[in-house]
Amino acid sequence: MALSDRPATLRDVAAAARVHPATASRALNPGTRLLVSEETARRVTEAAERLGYRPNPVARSLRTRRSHTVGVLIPDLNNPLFPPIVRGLEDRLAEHGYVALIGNTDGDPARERMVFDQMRARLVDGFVLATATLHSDILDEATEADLPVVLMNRTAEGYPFSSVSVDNEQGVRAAVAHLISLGHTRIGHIAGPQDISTGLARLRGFLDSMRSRNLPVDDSQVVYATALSLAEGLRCGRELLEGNDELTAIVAGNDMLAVGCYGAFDELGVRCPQDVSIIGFNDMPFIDRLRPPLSTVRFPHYQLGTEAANLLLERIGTGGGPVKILYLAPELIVRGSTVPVGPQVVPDLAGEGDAREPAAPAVASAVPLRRGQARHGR
Amino acid sequence: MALSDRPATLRDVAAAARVHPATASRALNPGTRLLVSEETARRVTEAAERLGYRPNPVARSLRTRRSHTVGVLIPDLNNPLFPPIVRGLEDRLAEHGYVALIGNTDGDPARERMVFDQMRARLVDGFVLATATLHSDILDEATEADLPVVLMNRTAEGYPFSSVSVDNEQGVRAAVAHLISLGHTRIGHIAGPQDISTGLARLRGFLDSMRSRNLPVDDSQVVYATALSLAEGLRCGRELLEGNDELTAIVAGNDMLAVGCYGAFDELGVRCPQDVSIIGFNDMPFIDRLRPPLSTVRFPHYQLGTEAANLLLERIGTGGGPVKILYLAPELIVRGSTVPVGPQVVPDLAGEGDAREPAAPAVASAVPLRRGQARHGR
DNA sequence: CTCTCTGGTGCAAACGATTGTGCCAATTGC
DNA sequence: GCAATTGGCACAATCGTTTGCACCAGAGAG
Repeated sequence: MALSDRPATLRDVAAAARVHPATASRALNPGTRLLVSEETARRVTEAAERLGYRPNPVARSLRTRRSHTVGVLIPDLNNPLFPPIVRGLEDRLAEHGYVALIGNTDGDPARERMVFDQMRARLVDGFVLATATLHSDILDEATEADLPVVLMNRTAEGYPFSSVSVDNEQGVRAAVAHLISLGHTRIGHIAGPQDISTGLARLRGFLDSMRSRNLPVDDSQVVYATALSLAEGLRCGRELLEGNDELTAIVAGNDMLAVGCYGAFDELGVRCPQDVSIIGFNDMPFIDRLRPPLSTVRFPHYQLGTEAANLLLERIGTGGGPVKILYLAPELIVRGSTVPVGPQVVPDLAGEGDAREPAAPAVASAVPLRRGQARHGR
Repeated sequence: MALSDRPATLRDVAAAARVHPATASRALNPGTRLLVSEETARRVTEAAERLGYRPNPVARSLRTRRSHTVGVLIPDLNNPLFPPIVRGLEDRLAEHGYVALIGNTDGDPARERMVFDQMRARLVDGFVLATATLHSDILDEATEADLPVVLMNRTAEGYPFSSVSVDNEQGVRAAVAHLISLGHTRIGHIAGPQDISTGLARLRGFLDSMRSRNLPVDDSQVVYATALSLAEGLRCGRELLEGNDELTAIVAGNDMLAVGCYGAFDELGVRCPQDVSIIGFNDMPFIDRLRPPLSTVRFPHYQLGTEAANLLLERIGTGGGPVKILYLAPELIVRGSTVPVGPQVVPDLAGEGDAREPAAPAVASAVPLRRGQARHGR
């Protein structure tokens, strides 16, 4: 290991192996290794090793116009849902020598635009967008420029992008079915923003389920959040409860909205779950330790990330290929926030005390909705 | 706005303005603008505008050996503490045209090394390390190479790096004082890893406070976590409670450990806070909604990020200057997890009012006590 | 009227890699 | 034994910028 001020360059390696830099380059690159003789390849590799040569990614990017970097846009990194997803993404990408540039946009289109442009300028090889709205100029632009893009968690019909997300309608149907099985009939919904696929699909799932059970839904039973935030959850929860005396259960558009809703319960002196049951969506980390532990719809976070990575790698690799729409199956997680309707004693809820029950609050019953995991393709 | 397949390059701008590319470069760069005449500068700027010219950061990096990029190493992105910090960091950096590369290391030195090298290869202009251990070869290397580095949340004495962190000892002293004021005397501590400044300082704060109140601390009262994780919190909580019948309060090394400890409470049938009070450290998001809401020590997360950014920008800008050690003041946040010692009614837990027995743990530990758990490093 | 400055530009060489093209030998085929 | 093929390598251009240096015109000084 020779020491020098400046890191070894390809010329250095070439010189050490007494070949031309071009030859050294070919010898070192897997794709072109077969263009040089066995013997020189060995000599070059050995020299590179000895000098501790590390190719300069910047120079390489400049020449090849690819960076082995992908841009990942996250709507809200403060939402604990995303870290595990990102982790899956990074792990999978790393296996293929890619690194992820994380950018959070706070749901702000201007900010998203900025980050997106920044990343394009840095020659990212593709994008994973968890920020997609149903129509967005970023998607238009990406389509036109034929950028490799994968949508994650959210979808956007009409764009030629692969996507991986949860079967939202199915998840919400399971949630509603669960509440109905507990005797609830007056069920409200805090809908996520309707320009986001998850907001739309979950609302649709809610309305479908109710309708198919012949449970009427009037306007006061659905309020629309403008963002998937605690603050909006608080506001919508307040509105829903104040406009609707008889509500006994709430389906929230996601966990953040549900948690926000907890605040509304506190404010209005509504006890959860005795007075009102609530169920969320996402099963984000720590949600099982809330007061009360939130019933919710789970999907495999980490895998969402790895699958998104897979789809993007496919796209980057082949350039073409079929557009794949991948759904992961949701799973209903029943915890303490949903109980049978009507006057009742809730023995265990109150009790941090009831620890003799074998099932600690953190342990939930998992009801699988679908067989087998989602699969690629088709 | 001229449309072409490929984005406008500096040559294009130069051609459009009928000057040499070099001149165009000078005209466009604030630092060298005064080298060209007013008139040409205007012409070039106008042409650049018209062509929608965006300088290619890759090419620029190659030439200037700086990337306007900083590497940020986070020990665990799943910890909700970090997103707000990172956000502060990014916001402040963005104001100065820098972007942050986030890398999470999972507390794994190998992974940290990998990410670090990757980032160096990409010519980041500096590092913000939230992963520092008291001695690490990465810090050694950064020192030797004279890299601009700022330590965030953690410190490491003996290295010439600026840092911003919390006054951990003061925070823990406040926590202990709070517990003592509630009548607790048998107080345990779940110590963070002792090769990390926070673990060490908080333990020191704990021991100091106890000692200064003439409260003896024997070995069974302190257990050592090997990581700041839920799993370790669970394990240590279990060990602490099993080895110590009379414990009435726990000071956890951070919030994650405290939450893990909640799991141990459930397992062992210990009620919190009736039987045992617990206090954490960090006041991470959502911790106020746990069951029970966790008392903890808060510090301003976002500001930790912005201050780290400030320090790094200083360092990058001037290259030299004094090394600054910045502490943010902690603040005690009292919530539901800490109550006065002894038999008591916890009012809002209806139906459990008769639970006043001071915690005779169902399981009497026959397991001999073990002193400090294995520690990292040295 | 010549000489010396000095703004203002152009020229060309970097930065560190990849890659199309062409040359030289050695091998093969007849 | 000679022509055609081909494997292996070197040459040089290129990616898009920045920057040291040289050059040139005009201004001011003597």
